[in-house]
Amino acid sequence: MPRVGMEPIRRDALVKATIAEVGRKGSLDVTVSRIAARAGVSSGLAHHYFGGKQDLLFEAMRHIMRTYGASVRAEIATAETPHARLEAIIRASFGPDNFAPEVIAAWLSFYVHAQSSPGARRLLAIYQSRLRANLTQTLRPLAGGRAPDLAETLAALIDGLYIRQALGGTPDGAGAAARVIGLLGSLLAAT
Amino acid sequence: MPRVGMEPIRRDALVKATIAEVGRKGSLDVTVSRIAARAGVSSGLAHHYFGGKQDLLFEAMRHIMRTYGASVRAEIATAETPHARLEAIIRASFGPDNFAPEVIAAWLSFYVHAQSSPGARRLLAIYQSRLRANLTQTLRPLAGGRAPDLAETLAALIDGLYIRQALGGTPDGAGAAARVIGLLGSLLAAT
DNA sequence: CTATTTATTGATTGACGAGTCAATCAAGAT
DNA sequence: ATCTTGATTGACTCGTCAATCAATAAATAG
Repeated sequence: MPRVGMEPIRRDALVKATIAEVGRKGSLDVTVSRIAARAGVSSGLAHHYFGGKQDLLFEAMRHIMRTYGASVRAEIATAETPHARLEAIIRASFGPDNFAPEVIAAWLSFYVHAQSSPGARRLLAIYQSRLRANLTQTLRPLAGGRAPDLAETLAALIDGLYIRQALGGTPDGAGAAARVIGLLGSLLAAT
Repeated sequence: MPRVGMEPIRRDALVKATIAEVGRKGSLDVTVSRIAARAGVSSGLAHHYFGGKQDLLFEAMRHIMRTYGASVRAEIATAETPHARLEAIIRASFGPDNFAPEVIAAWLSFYVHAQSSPGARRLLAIYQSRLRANLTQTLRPLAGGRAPDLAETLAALIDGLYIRQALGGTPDGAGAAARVIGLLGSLLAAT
């Protein structure tokens, strides 16, 4: 029983179903039919709206990235000092929207996919640069010339905690954030 | 022209070809035929010696892990003090045998695969525990009760540098090792 | 009241790839 | 000389899936 104006609803449902399926399986090796079934539609419709599996996967990746970006912006908005701003970025990175098992597993799958897909690689690069710039800029008043180096270390630690969480059980976002913040303290204390 | 006693040679060639193919593609989505071709044999022979694709992939993963373990042991053997031992572990992690583009990409693919394959997960868990135990034990005389926590941070940073390198170009093992060692210094300096 | 557009399905096609198998060939063994 | 065992190939089978397509149905436009 076709209703007009379904496109945005279907697209959204399919993107979310893609993240869920990829996240549960921990691999991009999921069938369009399964994704469509989870979204409550037929496989044909998924192709109708997205063109092909690659496009659907790409949109799902974009959705994860956009959600992450939004989290960071939301947290940063409430921070006044540079130190608070750093903590905001870190807390956002491990907030419940991003640091959830399915999302982590999907993120990792897309990350690996970026090795062989130029589009995915570009998308990832954009968000990595943005994070680096954010961290560097905020670290500048606190660490001066060491800012770029510290930013790199923080970013690597965040990625490391993500990839480790992908194999672990229930995520401990607060613990992970505390670890990065603690490290930040040590790094700023050192000359 | 069949020669007797080929099994170990073929097995080794196939395992190495698997790592190369997986590493180049950045994905486990490689055909047995391609792997076999790279090893200079037919696909049938790969099945003959390994049973199936899964087994071949597993052996390739095991090979990467074993190589890593051997590197660590070799580096540690030359270290006298706890601090030197820590540096040895870190240097081994970023040594040329392990921190090479194909190996990094293959490692990451296997890491992701461990999310859905119990066997791969077990294998990875073994090496992760071993690294953690190694780091903790060596950190104990330097950091006391903070040792387990610091070990976790170091391990996460190492993984983070690996995953980041998977997308980067030419690996800079020395730079990565210096970063971890520098971090270690800051962490030990802080109370 | 037609015509067009949008939504939707599921059957079908075509490609690809893992795994199997029978056949072949060379080395030792008896 | 014959037998057995290990090495090796490539054709074939079978299942899976992405993508296509024709058919259908509702909504809306003319």
